[in-house]
Amino acid sequence: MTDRAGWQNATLVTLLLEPAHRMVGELVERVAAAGFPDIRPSDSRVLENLDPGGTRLTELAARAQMTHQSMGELVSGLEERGYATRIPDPQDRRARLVRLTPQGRDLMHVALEELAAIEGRWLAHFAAAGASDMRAALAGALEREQQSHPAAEAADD
Amino acid sequence: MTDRAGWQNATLVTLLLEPAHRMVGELVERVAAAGFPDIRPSDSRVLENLDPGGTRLTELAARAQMTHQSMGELVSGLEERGYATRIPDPQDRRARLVRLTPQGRDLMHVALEELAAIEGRWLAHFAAAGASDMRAALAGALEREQQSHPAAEAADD
DNA sequence: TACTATTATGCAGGCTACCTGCTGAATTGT
DNA sequence: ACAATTCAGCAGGTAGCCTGCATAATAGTA
Repeated sequence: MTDRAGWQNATLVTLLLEPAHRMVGELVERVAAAGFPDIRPSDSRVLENLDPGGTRLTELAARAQMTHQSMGELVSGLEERGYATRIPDPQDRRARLVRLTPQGRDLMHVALEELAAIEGRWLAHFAAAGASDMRAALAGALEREQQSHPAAEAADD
Repeated sequence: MTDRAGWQNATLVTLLLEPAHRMVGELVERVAAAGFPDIRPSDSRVLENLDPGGTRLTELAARAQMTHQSMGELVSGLEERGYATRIPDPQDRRARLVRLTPQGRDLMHVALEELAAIEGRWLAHFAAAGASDMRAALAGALEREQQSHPAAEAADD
């Protein structure tokens, strides 16, 4: 119907976004099927930056490259659904540590397994299409970009 | 600050999204600097699917994989800012054709040039990092995925 | 003991980019 | 001529971000 020959004439941006969206969509589906139907794509912004012992909100926000306010909302969401808690930080009474609950750890276990399966399938697709190590290609390109283009981004250091 | 070694340990999804977001951000910046400060990322959802002679809303929506209502909003936005118009479709009085105005064509000219420059730089990064033809790798992987995973998506057969 | 600057968090409100549900007009097929 | 379909648009809602402002704890200085 779309009359376009395929993905050949799409922009590079679209070609990058499309696999990402499909992977996220499938992960959410699989995690829901495994007993966690209330998990949303944005939850990964928290989960993938959490340290085992707990992490401060501002640190989570910095890692995810977002404001602490937005990260606070995401954490509150996970908290309401029983996947995370905020405990006082013994090192600094201003701060709190965001930690997984037992239910949150169960979720992480399932999510990491499903993600590995999905990533594995796509990595094979990429390899078959000429990119033998897509992860290295993407990570390498990002590093080259940061060196050649000190541009934009966080003015944190 | 983020204490992570780099992009090595990020998920494949993040590695795909990060270059895409940077490319989009830079394109919007460059287009703004070239005299079009009111262009937003979502405008590309319309522009990249417009045929030279004009295109129907439902066709635009199908190509962009969104609802016609949402596409209608995007087109209205471009219309208000003077980049597009809706003219009656001579073939079908129910329909209208979305077309670029002269200002819209100026925008497209600039945007395509800037996009080519940005994509070129990234394609070089990817090649240097081991993916000699990233576009082919991404397009090929998407095709393989569609064959192996008839899954989800449009029921348009 | 203040006093100041900094850091950590949270609340209020706003914006973009999508969505579903519904209505109405024009077209097509019988 | 009439039902089913297609095209477009309006109303209202949601997710995921944002900025601005307020509050509490800490660290440094005097």
